[in-house]
Amino acid sequence: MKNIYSIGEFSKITGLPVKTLRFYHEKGLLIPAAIDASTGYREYDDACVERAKIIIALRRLEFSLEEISTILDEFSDESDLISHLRLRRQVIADQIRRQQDITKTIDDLIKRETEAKQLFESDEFGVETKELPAQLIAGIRMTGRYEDCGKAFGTLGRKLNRHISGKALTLYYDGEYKETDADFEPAMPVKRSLNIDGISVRELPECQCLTLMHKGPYEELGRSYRRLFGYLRQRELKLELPTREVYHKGPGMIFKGNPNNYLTEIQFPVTAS
Amino acid sequence: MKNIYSIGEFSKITGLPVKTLRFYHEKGLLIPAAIDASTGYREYDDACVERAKIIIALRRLEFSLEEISTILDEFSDESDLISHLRLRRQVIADQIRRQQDITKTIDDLIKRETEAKQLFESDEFGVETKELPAQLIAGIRMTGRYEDCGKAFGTLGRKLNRHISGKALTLYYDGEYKETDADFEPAMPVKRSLNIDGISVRELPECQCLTLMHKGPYEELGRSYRRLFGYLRQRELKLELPTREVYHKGPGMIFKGNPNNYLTEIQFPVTAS
DNA sequence: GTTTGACCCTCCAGTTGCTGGAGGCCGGAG
DNA sequence: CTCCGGCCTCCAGCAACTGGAGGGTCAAAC
Repeated sequence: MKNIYSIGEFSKITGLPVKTLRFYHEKGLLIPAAIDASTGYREYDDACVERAKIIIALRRLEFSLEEISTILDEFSDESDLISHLRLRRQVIADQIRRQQDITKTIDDLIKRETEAKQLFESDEFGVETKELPAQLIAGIRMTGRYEDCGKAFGTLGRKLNRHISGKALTLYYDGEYKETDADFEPAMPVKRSLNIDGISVRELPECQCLTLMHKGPYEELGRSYRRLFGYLRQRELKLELPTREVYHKGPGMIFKGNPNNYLTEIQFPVTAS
Repeated sequence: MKNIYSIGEFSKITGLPVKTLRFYHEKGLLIPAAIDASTGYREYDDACVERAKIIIALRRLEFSLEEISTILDEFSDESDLISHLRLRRQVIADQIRRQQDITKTIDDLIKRETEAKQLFESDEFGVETKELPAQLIAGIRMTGRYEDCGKAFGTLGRKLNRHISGKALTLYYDGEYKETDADFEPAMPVKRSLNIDGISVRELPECQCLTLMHKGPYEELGRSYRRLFGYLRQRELKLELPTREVYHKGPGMIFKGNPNNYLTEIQFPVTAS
């Protein structure tokens, strides 16, 4: 007994939309058993059902129609397509890796923003004393103008990429403000020690320090520095270089953002004098 | 000082191909600063470079051009697009899950085929004695014809899906061959106990058994069964029901394959009589 | 006998994010 | 004078469909 099905019936059997069946016919992937000469109606049979099942199974593995065509032309057993499967597996593994990278980047962005928002909404900031833990960092020490650190952070971001484990910071080796010959080091916290050209990776020792959160554009950092120096003199503490700036919120990976919302933590390592 | 760049220069600066820049212009995503009225040449400036950088960053996160358009229209800080990021994250997480499913399926297929191939290439098979470990299975007991077990395996595959942990098997509760009223149970090994309508999940106890690997189509199983029964009589062992058939290679998820290559292991639980 | 409604046909356009090519303009170098 | 490089526009095509227009076919109801 030979069953024949109209395209609508066949669609219900296979679960493939009618449009798709016509498309597969046009592509030569799934050709009806016959075509009624007078009406032009497609007629499918049970062999087509089998073929459709194979197509569906391979489509679920996200093979392209082209690949499915060759597979159907050349093979009749699963052991024949092991190499195809391996290839496919590889491609999908790559996609997964790429997407995991994206997920991580997005998570970092979200985390950074929510943390910054919380900080921002907390009360006004004052000078505080903090015990900073030791921290592994990767930095690029340079002399020149402060504006150049943007490029350095770009380099660090590109080269360290997935190894970054915290917020960007800059170390300042001068005890004072310098316009042109400043000695400073843009840096990123990292998880593991790395060996990368032009980047120094080392541990920042733990230390006692004064910190002050600065809210607003970098041009106004002077005000916060003055507050810290005042505090320092009052308590008769001794400043240890380098000082640090930690960027809780600054120009982001995507937008420059509004400088009035920037949040920068200034850290002054100190010892009793 | 206002820099202006031709499309070629701009392409080098941003890394976006000229064609793409023209396309983005057409889409209204990245409109040149000016267009020379006489030549029609596009002229880009530094603001365009900034915008292009944002576009590139968002493209890396696989936002669609449409989404990027709205983001650029509406936002100027990363904290504004947190909801967009969350959405995107969700979408990507779904994709990853789907792809991991595919990877698993492919791995299973490859493993199954390579194992079957090894088995197949080993020497001729004889009756062996084996200690079968206890095994958790999910089965559908039924009476009828043997051919109906195909459907049952389909159901099992769909409903158990990712819980399946081994090769399909059938339990036979009759001590003899029956055409129509056979009492048997298609089943799948599973990892954990499950509660699914119409499927019985339970542990098959460990047992001592005779096994014989049958190579070829199911129609010829009788030959192997006779061998086993002969062995049984010779050793004066007692057969315990149900007997089992384990399908090392049969009609696959994709192809029916060649029945001459089918591999079926027949297992006869026995006790000393 | 006709009309209704379901079903089928073909052909064309649109989706996304580009890529490639044809055909043509313009300015400078050999 | 021709060639090359850079720019322009417009059209086609990729993958895998989806949607719609416009029209023929079939079975049953009125």
